[in-house]
Order: sequence, then structure tokens, then C-alpha cells
Amino acid sequence: MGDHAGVKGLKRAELAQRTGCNLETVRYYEKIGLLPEPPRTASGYRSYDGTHERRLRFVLRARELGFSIDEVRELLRLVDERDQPCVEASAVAAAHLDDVRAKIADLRRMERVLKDVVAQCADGSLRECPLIETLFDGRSGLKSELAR
Amino acid sequence: MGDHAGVKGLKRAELAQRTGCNLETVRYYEKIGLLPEPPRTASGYRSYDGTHERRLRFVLRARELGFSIDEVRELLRLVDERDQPCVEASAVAAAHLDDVRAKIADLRRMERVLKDVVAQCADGSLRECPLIETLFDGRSGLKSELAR
DNA sequence: GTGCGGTCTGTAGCAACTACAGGGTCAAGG
DNA sequence: CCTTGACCCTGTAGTTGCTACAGACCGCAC
Repeated sequence: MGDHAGVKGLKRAELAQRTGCNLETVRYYEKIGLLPEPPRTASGYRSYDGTHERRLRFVLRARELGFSIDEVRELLRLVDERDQPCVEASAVAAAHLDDVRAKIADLRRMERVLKDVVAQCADGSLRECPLIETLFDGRSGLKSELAR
Repeated sequence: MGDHAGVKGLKRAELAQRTGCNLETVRYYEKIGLLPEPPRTASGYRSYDGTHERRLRFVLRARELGFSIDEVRELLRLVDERDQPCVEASAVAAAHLDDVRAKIADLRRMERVLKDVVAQCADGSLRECPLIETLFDGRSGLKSELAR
């Protein structure tokens, strides 16, 4: 296989392997505009270089931190446009941090209820299943727990 | 509109409103088999009664607690088949509790990294944006944080 | 030359809904 | 009696973020 212009040119699978990204995800990110279209070899194979790898790592790290695709797009725009990225980027991150904290709070409420119910089921002191009764009737403090 | 057989028959929108469920979701749950097909009026309108409402509330509460559709299906099967539901139900709940705790742990890692990065952005002591540098290079302990 | 693997494209599938479009029905008002 | 508007019906498409094909090429070893 000949490279386009002597560049070291990673193939898609190589890029995926180096970044730990799924093969198809690379193409997906290109399709939705998170990665630029790379040059192609004469026969149409994608040929990536270090800038693509760097950008893909950026996207993957942002996704690991739970940023949505749109948030990642916004962060990339800030990187590319370079107009005071820090102020705007930290606003995006701060908003996302609020989301994360809200999700943690939701999950902690769920955890509390589940833990109580599982404990009640385990001690076997009730003739009816406390989990199922809770789901049916909202007793055992579920509603009040969830309302908090 | 005449009821089928003198039953009080809730319409779909009424059931949705009473349970706080989205109108379309009622139909969706019916389609995927979480709710039984209700009787219809002569002109084809769905006509729900208290048992449907009770079952829908069960599903909605289980979903609020983060049980997946498949888990809800399993819980409903235990309710319907009535063979030692408590032991099996609490096993489903305990497994789900593990999931919830794993999600909380993931989110807490994200929270920690985001909090640090936002704080670094805010104090303005660095010429480059710490958030963006972190995403590009994995410095600032992101990788080690996420690896834990 | 012929096989095996890699790559290409477009498209379908997953969860769990949500939101239409285009039709039928019902009850009230004129 | 007829119309108007609000409801209900169905099937299907959209959402988010991928993942996994099918079927067609390409490239390299043997």
C-alpha cells in the first residue's frame, strides 16, 4: 500500500487500536463532524496522522468524563477558534459538573431505597415481599425518599 | 361514549394523567408487553381499570429506581407467577444495587476531575486552559483518576 | 491466481422513550 | 343536522451514542 505523500499514515484500525477506540466509532465521529475527514490513499483507505490521533484522544477523554457529543463539539470549537477558550470551556465544564452532581444525587436516592428494601427482603420478617410491595404501593418510604 | 360493560373505564390520557406517565409511554409499555392489552370500547378506545393503573404504577416506580425494562419484566414475572418472589426479587434488586453503586463510583471520579479542572480554570494562574490541556494530554491526574 | 484478511459504503440495531402524520370518533354549539 | 374542536387510533421516525452487520473492493502472501 502506498502512502499518499510519504506520511506515516495510520489506517483506521491502527488509530482505533492506539487510542483504545472501537473501529466503527472512529468512522462515526467523522460522520458527525467530531473528527475531520482524513486524506485517503489512492485506493480510498483513510490515512491518519498525529493530529487526528490527538483530536480523537481529546474526544475520548471528554466522553470518559461524561461530556455529551454536543458538549464535546462545543469544546472542540473553542479549541479551534481560540477566542478565550478557558472562560467558555470552564463554563461548559461547570455546567456539566452540575449535571454530574445531580445524577449522583439521583443515584444516591436510588441506592438508599434499594439498600433498605434488599435488607428488608433479606431478614425475612415480612410475609409479603417488601420490594414488590414497595413498588406496588409506594410504602416503605419510597415516595418520600424519591421526593427529597 | 358507552363503556363496554358498565366498567368505569379510564381512557389512555386519564390513566397517563393519574400516574404522571407520558401518554405515548402507556402505549409503548403495552407494545413491549409490560402492560396487558386493555379491553376496548365499541369504537376501539382503550379502557383501563384499577388493575392497569396499579400495574403501571409498579412499572413507573421500578423505572424511577433505575431498573431496566428487562428487570421490570422479570419483576412482573415474579409477581405474576408467585413462586417465592421475595428471594428472586431481592436478587434482582441486589444486582441492580451493584449497578447503581458502580455508576455512583464512576460519576464521583468524573466529579472529582471536573471539580479540580474547573477550579484550576477559575484561578487563572495558567496561561493555557487547564481543561483543554487535560483533555488533550491527560495531565492533571485525569488518567490516574479515571484509572482508579 | 486465489485465498484471507483488511477496508470501504450504507444501513439496521440497541435502550427507552417521545413525537409526529394522517385518519376516525365524540360531544357540544349553532 | 351539521360542524367544529378535542380527543383517540395506528404506524413510523426521531432522539443519543454508539455498534454491528452485508456486500463490495483492495492488498499481500503463497
